[in-house]
Amino acid sequence: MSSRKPLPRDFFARDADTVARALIGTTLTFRGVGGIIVETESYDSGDPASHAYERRQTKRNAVMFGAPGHAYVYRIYGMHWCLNFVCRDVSAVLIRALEPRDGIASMQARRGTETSKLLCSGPGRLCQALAISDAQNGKALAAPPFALYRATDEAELSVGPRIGLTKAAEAQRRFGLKDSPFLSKRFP
DNA sequence: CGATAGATCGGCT
DNA sequence: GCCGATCTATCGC
Repeated sequence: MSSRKPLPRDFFARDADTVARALIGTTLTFRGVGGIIVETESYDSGDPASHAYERRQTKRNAVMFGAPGHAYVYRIYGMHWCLNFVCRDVSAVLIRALEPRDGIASMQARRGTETSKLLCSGPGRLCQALAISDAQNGKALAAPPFALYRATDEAELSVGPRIGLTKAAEAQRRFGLKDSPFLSKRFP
């Protein structure tokens, strides 16, 4: 779409909470397939739930210690991928759900369903729909095959506890586009 | 609906 | 060895 505008250069050079909020309503595509980000979660080095808690560096989380604006992709539960955007100071934002917009037929083929709600509503689902895997770990978000575009309107946000955590389960660091039918779960 | 079990394996202690 | 930033199928109300 010609009206789509790229994100500002330093969009990701901020703390993860700020970026996680700002991402709601932006458009993400990978090889032209994607949609509007409707759900995110933030993780930083002071957070027991973060892979980089207390800045403890391992082989897996190395990308989080690099420059903001890159993809951090890891495998979870032995079978799914999760896509994160690296932010400043060893933090990251987990992309949890999209509203499908571009390349829907590709998503349907990869996910094995035509039900739009089941294409990108959940971090594992959206990685499968966009064909994102560890091959993308460490890749720049500002360059193809990734593309990110500004939100067209100010998004109304829902805020709540993150999903699926045992550590820091109370922290209010999950953000969603209010009342979107494409959230992975409802907000309490 | 909500709750629960099972799949499946790399990373870390 | 244990466990996880998940998903699906299946059970029960």
